Amino acid sequence: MDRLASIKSFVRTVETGSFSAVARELQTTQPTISKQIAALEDYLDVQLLTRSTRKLKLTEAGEQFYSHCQAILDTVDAAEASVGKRQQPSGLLRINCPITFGQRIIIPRLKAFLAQYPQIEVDLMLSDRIINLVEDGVDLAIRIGNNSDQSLIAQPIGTTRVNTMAAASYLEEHGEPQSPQELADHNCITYTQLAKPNEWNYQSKSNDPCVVKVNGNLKVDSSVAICQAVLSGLGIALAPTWLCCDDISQGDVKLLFPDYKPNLLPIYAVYRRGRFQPAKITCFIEYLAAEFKLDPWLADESLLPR
Amino acid sequence: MDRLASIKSFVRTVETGSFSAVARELQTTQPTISKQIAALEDYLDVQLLTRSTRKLKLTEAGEQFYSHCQAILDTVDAAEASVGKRQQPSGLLRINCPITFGQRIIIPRLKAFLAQYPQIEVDLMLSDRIINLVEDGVDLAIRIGNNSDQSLIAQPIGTTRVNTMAAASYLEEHGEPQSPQELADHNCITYTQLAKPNEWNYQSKSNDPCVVKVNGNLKVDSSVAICQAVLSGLGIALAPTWLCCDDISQGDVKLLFPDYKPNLLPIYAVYRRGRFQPAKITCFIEYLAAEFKLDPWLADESLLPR
DNA sequence: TATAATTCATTCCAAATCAGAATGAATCGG
DNA sequence: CCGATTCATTCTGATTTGGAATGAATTATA
Repeated sequence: MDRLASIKSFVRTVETGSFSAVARELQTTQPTISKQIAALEDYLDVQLLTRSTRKLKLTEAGEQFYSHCQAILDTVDAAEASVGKRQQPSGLLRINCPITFGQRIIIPRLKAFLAQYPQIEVDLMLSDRIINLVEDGVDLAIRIGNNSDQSLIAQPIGTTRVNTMAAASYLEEHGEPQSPQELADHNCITYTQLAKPNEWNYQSKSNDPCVVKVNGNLKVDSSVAICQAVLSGLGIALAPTWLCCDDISQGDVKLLFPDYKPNLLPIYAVYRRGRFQPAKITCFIEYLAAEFKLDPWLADESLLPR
Repeated sequence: MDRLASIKSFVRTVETGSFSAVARELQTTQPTISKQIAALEDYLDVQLLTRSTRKLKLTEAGEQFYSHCQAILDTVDAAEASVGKRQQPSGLLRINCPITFGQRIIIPRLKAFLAQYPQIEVDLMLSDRIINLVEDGVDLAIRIGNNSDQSLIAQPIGTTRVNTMAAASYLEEHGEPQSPQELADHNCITYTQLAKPNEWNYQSKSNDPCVVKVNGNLKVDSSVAICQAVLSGLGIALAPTWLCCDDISQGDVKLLFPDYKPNLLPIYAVYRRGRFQPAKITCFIEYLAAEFKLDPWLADESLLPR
């Protein structure tokens, strides 16, 4: 029996609560995991998990053992990373990020990254739902806006600017509002995921915050849809500039209210705390941070030309 | 490949400097160790050892890796010890101690110990030479007198009393000296392992230290021989009382100079520092310490009836 | 200097192990 | 009550493993 492999399987089993899930994650089959853990129990001469046909539960001994396991895997990782070829980042890198951000920002940058680090493989998991890094076995998540989970480290790597925007075609047809207050006379596309989708906040460059109530005939719950809707000229939206950055550059979409500050949201690279940091993770974060610094749509505000 | 097994083999290889030695220690064959380490190198993609047909040498990477390995094994040991049946002491316990001490003191006590801990196996290695615990893969050594190696922990578990003694038959034939000074007229058996075999130190109960020069027609380099020589009535010897304790009790051997304090030497249990302490080691030390406390020949001076 | 002994690498073979497919039983959700 | 999912078990084929044998190199010994 390979105790290390068993321990790894055990750890992931505890974290996912399922042999099958671990099997999928480790690219093997459920009987393999089942037998590995049985062998580990046999070796330790103690039961680690109580199994019902559908649920797993840690025994007291299992809890005891689990509390040591992360340390074992970390120590081994550190030892292996300290020598040879493994100093070169390698392995499978599981990334999670919001769907549209992945499509627009991450995927176009993956090719160069993978070319730079030929020994890394990426498994990109797109979801707008906030996932649990531990349960889903994700190495790294990209999150926009503040993060609450204290068991995670959130490293800022860029800034999202949220602006009011509309298609040039829409503005031609309906006229361009000159101040947020005029939005009341326009069709505004609202994002139902927000706490108050119909209240848009503004702050003029002279520092007067104000809230504007908006309305419109289109509410959506995905940023993909916002983008599509704006492009189709369906109305005015408040959205991250990177969502339509190409169209803005080409003049198809126009940013409104240049005299108002954009809302700024930090972009974070989020990863597990207290864990040995594989090189594959840190080098991807560094790559992204460098990329974002060069991209005027994502760079930190302070670095932008005024 | 079982990485943990390979790491263990690697660690022992570094410490012994030989595949064959490790193979003997781990009860396997040399090709097995050779292949394990080759597999580990293959896995890490780096050479750990440079091999000539007869010598092994750590590479830089090997040194790097080795510096992490003890931590790995310790973490794993701690994890395994924290659960289940393994809390009960078990496994192979390698003990080293001086030859006569082993024969007279340790072996007679092993039976009860092994009966108390049926899952422990003992490998007792007797040698008067001071061995290297690490190199020889010894868990625990019993040493008499002070220990110098700072990488080892020496825990006092008893006291050796060194007394002047002779067989009753010898005393009948040659008369019994009444003070150390009279030893000049007797045949004294000297122990050549000491720095000054012919100088015996005495301290009367009124605290006057003195040195006596002795001579005789028998010099020996082993404590077994001293014991035999005394019993055969060959002469007077300065020796640990436990060496002939049965004969002393039976009156065949007599302790001289009751008005002088015996020289006291501490008996230490010596084990490796900074390492996770397997239960098998600590329980043997505790067992011995308890046994010695009950044995008037070995108990600590302060506990003895005056 | 020659011989014996020890060391490590390699090869080969038998035995053990392991991974995966198939199957079955239990449970959960609808 | 049915379909889907979960875990355990069994079986089989493939892989891996461990040990004996061998050979080359080196050291110790005579």
